[in-house]
Amino acid sequence: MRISAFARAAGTTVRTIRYYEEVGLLPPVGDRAAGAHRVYTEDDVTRLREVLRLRDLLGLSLDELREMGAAEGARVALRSEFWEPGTGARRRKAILDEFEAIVARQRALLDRRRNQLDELEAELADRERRIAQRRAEL
Amino acid sequence: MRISAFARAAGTTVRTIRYYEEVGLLPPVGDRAAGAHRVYTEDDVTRLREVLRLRDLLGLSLDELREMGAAEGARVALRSEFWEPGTGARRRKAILDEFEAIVARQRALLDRRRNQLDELEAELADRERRIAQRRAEL
DNA sequence: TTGCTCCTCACGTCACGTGAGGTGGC
DNA sequence: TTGCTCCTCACGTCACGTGAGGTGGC
Repeated sequence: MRISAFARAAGTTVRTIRYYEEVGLLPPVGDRAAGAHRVYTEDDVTRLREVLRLRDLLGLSLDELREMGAAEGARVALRSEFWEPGTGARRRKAILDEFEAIVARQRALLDRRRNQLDELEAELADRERRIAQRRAEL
Repeated sequence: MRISAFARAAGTTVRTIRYYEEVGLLPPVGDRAAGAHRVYTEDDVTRLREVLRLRDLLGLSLDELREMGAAEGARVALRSEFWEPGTGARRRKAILDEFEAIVARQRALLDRRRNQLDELEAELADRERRIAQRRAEL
């Protein structure tokens, strides 16, 4: 699929995709002749949606997303290294540890976010209650 | 309290406060001589924290926050109009309707956000499960 | 061949960050 | 009087938006 279909499928803009590639958050589309069209797969959609979700829901900057290992280059590289026949059990375990640490950090941020949402919800409920009370007083 | 204490109390920066005043999201501090210090109250802290929370948790732009009626000038003006003795019951009801509509919009955004967090959590749980499985296979 | 989509600059914008240089209050 | 905090420009930055002008594939 080409870039505009890719952007629509992932729920973002063409410009954002080119920008993410420029700053290294998305890997450059493999061996593309200068000026040639970028081509993407369904897997790319899944991965980009994931990155966008972390950005929007956890409020992470692009730098933080890169540190998080959300950078697709790094993730894909680790994943394929894991599956290479030459990779020993010790190295495989280290890779799993790294993935697990990333998931744990994301979960910690998510839990904080959820608590903040709970607080906001409590306040909205409180406001609704006060409005209803004023209304009853009229 | 002065601006740096205000910024600390509200959980933001001095620059952000001055910027919000500049773009009209915070009301200019009343009758301040050119170059004089800005002075804030505890109530200002409460209101600014609220604005920051909507910005961070719901991902609203400053324009959207203004439209939301989160702009402190508009909110405070409506609230004091409500309590003025000269305000009739019909007008009071209209003000309550407006506040209620704002709360309803915020709740709708909050619910969407919570659903998205649930989706993200499900995916994190799934990833943890897959990592545990790979680990067991080693 | 003709649209349509893509490409690369490159400048604009939003929401601030970060000094530069100067003034005000305990 | 001396620090410390505040003030106002004003330029920098991050994460894109938005054309300008040109090329590529069905």
